[in-house]
Amino acid sequence: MEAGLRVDAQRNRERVLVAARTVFARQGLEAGVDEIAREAGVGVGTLYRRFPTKDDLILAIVADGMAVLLEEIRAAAAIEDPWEALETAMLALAESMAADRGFVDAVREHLLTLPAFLSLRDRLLSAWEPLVARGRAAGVLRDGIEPVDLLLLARGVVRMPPDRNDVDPRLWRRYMAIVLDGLRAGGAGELPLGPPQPAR
Amino acid sequence: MEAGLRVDAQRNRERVLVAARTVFARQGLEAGVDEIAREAGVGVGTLYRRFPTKDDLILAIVADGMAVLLEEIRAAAAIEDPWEALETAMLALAESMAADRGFVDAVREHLLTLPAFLSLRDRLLSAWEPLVARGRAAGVLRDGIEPVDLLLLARGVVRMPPDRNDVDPRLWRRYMAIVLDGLRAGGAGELPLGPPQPAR
DNA sequence: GCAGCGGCGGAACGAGCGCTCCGCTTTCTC
DNA sequence: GAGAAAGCGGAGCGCTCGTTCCGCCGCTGC
Repeated sequence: MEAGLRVDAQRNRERVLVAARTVFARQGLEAGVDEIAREAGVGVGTLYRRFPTKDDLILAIVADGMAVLLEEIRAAAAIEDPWEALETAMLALAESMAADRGFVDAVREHLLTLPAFLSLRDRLLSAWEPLVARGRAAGVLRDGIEPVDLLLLARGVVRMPPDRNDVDPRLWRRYMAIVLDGLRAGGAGELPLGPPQPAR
Repeated sequence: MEAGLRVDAQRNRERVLVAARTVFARQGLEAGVDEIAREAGVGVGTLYRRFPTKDDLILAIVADGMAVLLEEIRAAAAIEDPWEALETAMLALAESMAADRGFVDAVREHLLTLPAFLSLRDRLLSAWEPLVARGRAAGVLRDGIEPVDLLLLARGVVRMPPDRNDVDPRLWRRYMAIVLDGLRAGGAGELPLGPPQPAR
């Protein structure tokens, strides 16, 4: 809801957002701007008046999805068992990427590199803090794991299955199970290297 | 060494291969054909006479790299301890992808989808068979793991770190340690779903 | 109901890609 | 050494993108 817009402009803005959400989810961020405009039933000019750059549009969409995801992570943090809380949050993060190809792309290409997306990334990492702290305190989470590690692990897991149509879209769960086992504190030795530094 | 070529053509063919290896390793498969030709000191026409398609060039390069990798995996298979053998092979696979961005791209976009690369993929998966069988028999490898799972896991792990210049290029080892622990047989439960079917 | 301005659509532009084409050069054969 | 054949370079084609531009349309406020 942007104030001061004519009613038709307001309506078109909304249509573009809906269309972008659909198309990005289906095809990832490489989807063409023309296709989004077609899906929205508007011209590309209209789209560009509201979102001067494709990245601006992506930011709007990703910010929306992020709000939902943050809520899920906060809900997971309310679970009593520290490990179950972590597991639930990891599955929510992975699920939101698996269900939305645009979100996966955004994590690698935008969240992790573009300054404009910095605050989104920070909010996501902050949401993980209490979960990680609690898991560490309870001795269920492997030593040395930081929120950013979980973000990178989840993204990597979601992208593991080949993206062919004949592959079960839930296959990432197979690999998530392996990673989650590897994340549990146990006989495992110390991890090599530290977590990556945040982008400047 | 292609027979029946004029000596200058032979020399240029070799130069193109060397240049392609360098450029693909540095920039991944999205690197432009023009850049390879420039690096090789030839025109694009020359390149295209020898390799009618960019994919033909990629195939030649990847086949070379694959030969080296297969040798390393076979060497790992000779290690007595079954788990150490698996671990060594996984590290070799990941290392060859980490050192060569073109190789990572090839695994996802070509090895796993294009029919022309089918025999390369089959050879890679076959090389894993004895390692996996031995690990299973010895009870050190988690139940249900297939060679293709290891390929997908290794590729996913290599791509986990953000690809920024200020990130330690060995960071993938951090995540590989987690995955390897998850792959060990242990108290862990059964994996959900089966391995993906091969591309038709 | 009308003036005027915000909004509209989509043709077109420029950059980047894989790839082709063709006039010229180099090598090979005898 | 000369003729033929093979090879060469790189301008340019056709395509796909993100983005811009501009003549027309239709809300809005009076």
